[in-house]
Amino acid sequence: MKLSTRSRYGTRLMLDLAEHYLAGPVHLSSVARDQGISVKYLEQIIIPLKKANYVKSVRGPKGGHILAKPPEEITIGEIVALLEDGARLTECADNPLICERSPVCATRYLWREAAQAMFEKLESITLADLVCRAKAEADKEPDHV
Amino acid sequence: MKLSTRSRYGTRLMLDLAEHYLAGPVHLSSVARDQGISVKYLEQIIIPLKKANYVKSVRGPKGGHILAKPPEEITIGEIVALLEDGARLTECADNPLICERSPVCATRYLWREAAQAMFEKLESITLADLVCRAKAEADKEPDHV
DNA sequence: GCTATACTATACTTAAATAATATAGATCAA
DNA sequence: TTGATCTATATTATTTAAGTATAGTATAGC
Repeated sequence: MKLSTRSRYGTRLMLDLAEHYLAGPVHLSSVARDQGISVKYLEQIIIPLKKANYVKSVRGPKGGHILAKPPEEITIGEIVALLEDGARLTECADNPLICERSPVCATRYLWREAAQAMFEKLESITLADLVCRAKAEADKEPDHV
Repeated sequence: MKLSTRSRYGTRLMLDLAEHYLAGPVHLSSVARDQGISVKYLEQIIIPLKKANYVKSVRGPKGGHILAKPPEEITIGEIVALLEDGARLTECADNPLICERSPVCATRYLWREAAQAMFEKLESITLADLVCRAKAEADKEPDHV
């Protein structure tokens, strides 16, 4: 039940785009450098984010990727739900038919409640919040002492 | 980020033991039958539960497994944390040293908060609560119409 | 003490998902 | 029209999950 690199890297990618939102499109190669993730893998992760209209791309020289809406309007919960397989911890959560025990399964509700608690938390935090936090982190821990 | 069968089956195993708590030890073979899980796999899952003293075993004829303490004193959160790899969603949550980015990583806290929200929920529910729920489920959905 | 019944420990196998890389191609601003 | 950039698809390697098999060890009760 660990978070996959897909949603962890995806969140860092979105954070990076959020930090550069006002400055315009960012190359994935620059995100790759900053975040220590391969360009190829980022290209793969960004696809669903574009399809879901969180990110748009600008082609040609001076192109790159940019958030499709302001960082205030995108929550971490949305990103994680998109990159993991929905806002849930089990298949049966929204699709009881996949398991014949669903009608009498007391544990099924547990997993729904746990997922709900977790995603409510993540949905309460926006990319803009995260940018603030990152800034605070950077101030606390300067590169040079 | 799906829950593994390990913690899902483990929870159902514990629920089964809780339901029979007053009646004495239960054979894993009977749990296996009731829950539709192989005995061999249950034997594997029960090991950490015994080591952590949630379950004790009675050997010999008429033996089996029984909760080491009343269902009221065991929470689902404890079970899941034991069978998954701790009450967390990422390695870095309690062990920042495994990732060099930890000191400047704004996302690390996200995953800690999400895990906390989730496990707080699960820790608020005991096996006794789950037994009640299961009973209510069974009443709602009778075998024969 | 014997023995059937049960739990215990470890090793192995298979299948699936994750994580990443590679190749070839399509777009479009300048 | 060129070259920087994004796009799509295929492939591979690694890890983890899930389950099975084998060979035990312990003990209650006769």
